[in-house]
Amino acid sequence: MTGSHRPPSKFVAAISQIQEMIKADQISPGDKLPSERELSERLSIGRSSVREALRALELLGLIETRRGEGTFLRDFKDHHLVPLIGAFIFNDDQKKEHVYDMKAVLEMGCLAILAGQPDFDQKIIRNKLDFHELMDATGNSLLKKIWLVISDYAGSSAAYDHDRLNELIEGIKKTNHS
Amino acid sequence: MTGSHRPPSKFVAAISQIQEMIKADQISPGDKLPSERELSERLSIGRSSVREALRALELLGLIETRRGEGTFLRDFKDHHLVPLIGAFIFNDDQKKEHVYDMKAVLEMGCLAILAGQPDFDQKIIRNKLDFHELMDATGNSLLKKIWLVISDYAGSSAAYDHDRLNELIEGIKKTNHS
DNA sequence: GTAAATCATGTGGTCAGACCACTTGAATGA
DNA sequence: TCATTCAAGTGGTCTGACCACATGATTTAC
Repeated sequence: MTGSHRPPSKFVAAISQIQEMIKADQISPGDKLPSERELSERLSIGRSSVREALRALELLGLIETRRGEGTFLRDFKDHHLVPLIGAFIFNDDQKKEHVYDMKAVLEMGCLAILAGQPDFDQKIIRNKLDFHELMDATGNSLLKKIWLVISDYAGSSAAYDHDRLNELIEGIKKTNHS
Repeated sequence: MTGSHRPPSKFVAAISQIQEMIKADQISPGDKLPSERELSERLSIGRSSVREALRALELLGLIETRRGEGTFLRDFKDHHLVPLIGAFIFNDDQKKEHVYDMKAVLEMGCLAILAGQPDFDQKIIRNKLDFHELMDATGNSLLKKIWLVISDYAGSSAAYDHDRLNELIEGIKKTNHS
């Protein structure tokens, strides 16, 4: 018996290899990847397997294909990848409450992160709880991406509970000064 | 002129159709999907396109394929797709910090939610900051799912800053009792 | 009769080759 | 010079062919 781990399927291997290739060849977002046929040759696998890998990556929003032109590495700096995680995660439970709470959690976290910065108060006041700005201020693009996704699902009801938020801010300050 | 919307590629269409089929035929997690060849016939598209769709779904962790047996609908429990996306996230920037912070945000949020519950202290103590338990305690499955995903990325370094967490807990309590 | 070996069938995994549709840019013509 | 045409490259799709593997029925040996 022994694990006898069957080697990963070609298409999974292809995904890894393509990733490596991107790194090795220093392909940047927007750049063109080798053609499917060339990838097929370089990786010594059939074009169909290459395609299966590329299609999967495309579905993940990591690459973009343009017929007649080629395959391009996508710039996922602008939330392309997270929505997918979102759609996936949301698939079965659409509990609105959960989404709302989730949003609140992220916003609270945003404030908590900012609390560690010197001009915390000014930021809060200046931006008047505009989390688009505040999220940017944290410098954490992942946090912002996920927040954007959640906000999308939460809708723009934006019925902020300012009292609650102010409480949180107070609490954070205390925590910070302790 | 005009959008001249190119119809979605077959494999994208296949994904939708397969998902509809799953719904229509009431295929539950664990059940077997029609074979690739049958899908090819029923959807009137080539097997390669069917495979591209299935491979993508597999990468997303929505289905599972077993050679010689068939393709099976998967339960969301195993978020097996995530490591892959992670590889790409990290490949780009050094976003590890972001992920780590993100995790902290979620855990803090978890505690904040629990803080509203009567037996807050007991729970914390009883579970000794085992967030698997604590996340469940919130009843917010969305929060937990995302946390699971993020935790996966964050790796098991698990170098928890307990002092920091304790501070947070204190802050939350204060906030709560204000 | 029972247990083991064999075989047929069905399934995913992979490949190669063939077209098609589309884009681009060079070659050609007016 | 500018418009047309054409060749080459690329993704999109299909088909048919194998292979590797799993399963269950069939056959065989005991």
